[in-house]
Amino acid sequence: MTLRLYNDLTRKKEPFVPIREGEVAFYVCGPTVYDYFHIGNARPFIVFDVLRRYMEHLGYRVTYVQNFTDIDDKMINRAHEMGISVQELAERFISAYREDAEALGVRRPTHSPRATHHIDDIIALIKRLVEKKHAYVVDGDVYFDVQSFPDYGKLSQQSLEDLQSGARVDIDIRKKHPLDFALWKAEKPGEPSWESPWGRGRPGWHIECSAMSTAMLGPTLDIHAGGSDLIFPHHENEIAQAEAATGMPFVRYWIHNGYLMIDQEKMSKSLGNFLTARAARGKYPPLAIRLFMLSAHYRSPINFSEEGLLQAKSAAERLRNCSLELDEALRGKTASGHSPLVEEIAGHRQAFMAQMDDDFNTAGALGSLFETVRAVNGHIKEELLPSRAGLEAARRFLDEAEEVMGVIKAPVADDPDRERIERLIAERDEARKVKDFTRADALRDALASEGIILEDGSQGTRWKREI
RNA sequence: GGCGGCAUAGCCAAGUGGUAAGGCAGAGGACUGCAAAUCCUUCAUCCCCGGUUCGAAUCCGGGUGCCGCCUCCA
Repeated sequence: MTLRLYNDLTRKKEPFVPIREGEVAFYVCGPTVYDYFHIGNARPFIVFDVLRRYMEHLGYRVTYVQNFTDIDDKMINRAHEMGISVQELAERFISAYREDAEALGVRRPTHSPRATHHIDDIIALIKRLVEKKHAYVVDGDVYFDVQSFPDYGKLSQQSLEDLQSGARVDIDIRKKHPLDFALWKAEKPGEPSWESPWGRGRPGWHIECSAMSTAMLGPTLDIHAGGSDLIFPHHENEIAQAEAATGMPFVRYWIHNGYLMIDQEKMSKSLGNFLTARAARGKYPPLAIRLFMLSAHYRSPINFSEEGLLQAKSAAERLRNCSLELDEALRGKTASGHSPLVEEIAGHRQAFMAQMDDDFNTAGALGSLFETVRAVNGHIKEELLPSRAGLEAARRFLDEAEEVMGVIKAPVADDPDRERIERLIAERDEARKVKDFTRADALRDALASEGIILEDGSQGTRWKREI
């Protein structure tokens, strides 16, 4: 089986073939660090992190680059509002980003370049575009000349005319074409600026991604990903800038995730209908948030709702319970020799991989994972001793799935309250022995209110925390 | 106006020509002091109309409804 990905450039699923065998140059548009990111922004971060993990699992060496936009209009305005420098603002929200991303199980990118650390790369790229007559200078601003790039619109499948006719852009008479966009913006008083061949100024938004991605990954990337709302104009512009400058294809596979909706509307900062990732992870377990994001195909819209998150939470608990159950069974007595469970697990694992290979169908893959759960639970419940080989096969597959999706294990951390909890459980067991169920249930309820769940089994009482 | 997406059980959702995965919730049963967890059983003909086909949720045509991009936006 080979991995196939839907490529927005060709509008087809295509076998994934990297430029350099065994390696993947992968770029994802990162956040503008002027505020906390919301749960809609979190979708690409989580979903593409899983794609990265899956590719690593397949054995690819993935160089995963996700930028921080730390200079633009929003940064400047917010810094003014807050009475701090743009740089301070950036530092603050880069740390916030990292805390939230880590809490959501998103792995650190290989590189996290910041626009302000790559001004030289950006200037060099603009210079090249000016030299090649793909850009022109007006009063210290530099604009990209869209009419000089015949392929403009190839990603969004729109001609210049189409784009222009629906455009809601203010006409700027200094521009040759209304869709020409700023590569460099001349300095304004009170704004951060850098020296350049066109005078002091700062980079436009689109240029940073072209400059940093090619600087770190070479002229042609294997994968460039981001939200669908970036297709036009951001990614279209990135293509124009990079290809006009290098004359080489910029990206082989363009991948875009669907929106996160709320009340049938796209969640977005400007609509004000957002929930920050920070608030969301205070309200719902990260495992549930991840499972929720992976429960639909990455290109479909997904509706954020209380009910949806609670469903995901219950489902995540089922996965976690199975994993705990499996560990316990492995610590106990087991039978040697063959068991059909081994083959059954192998089948589910194969299905899981096939789903992931098919344009990264996480929802389908989760189906196989849950079928594994049922098989394992059923096997453990049987009267006979569970099969060592079967349990081990299951453990290996669950670990593998966990490595890729990160939806099974709750964060472990030794529980600081362990002694106290176990003392209370012992007390409850005493009460149960003498049939003082009122007292036993009161103790159980007290623990439950702290999020501690008790399970009475034939081997005694077990406890676990809510996920 | 241009471009694109979606419509599958109470809810979420996979499936894109061969007779409907999975999850959540519900019902019945097993287990339990009661729960919890778990297991077993049960729960849909795929928005509408027409067509192609031996056969369609899946293809084609026509509707209806919802969403998005064309401005900053993941």
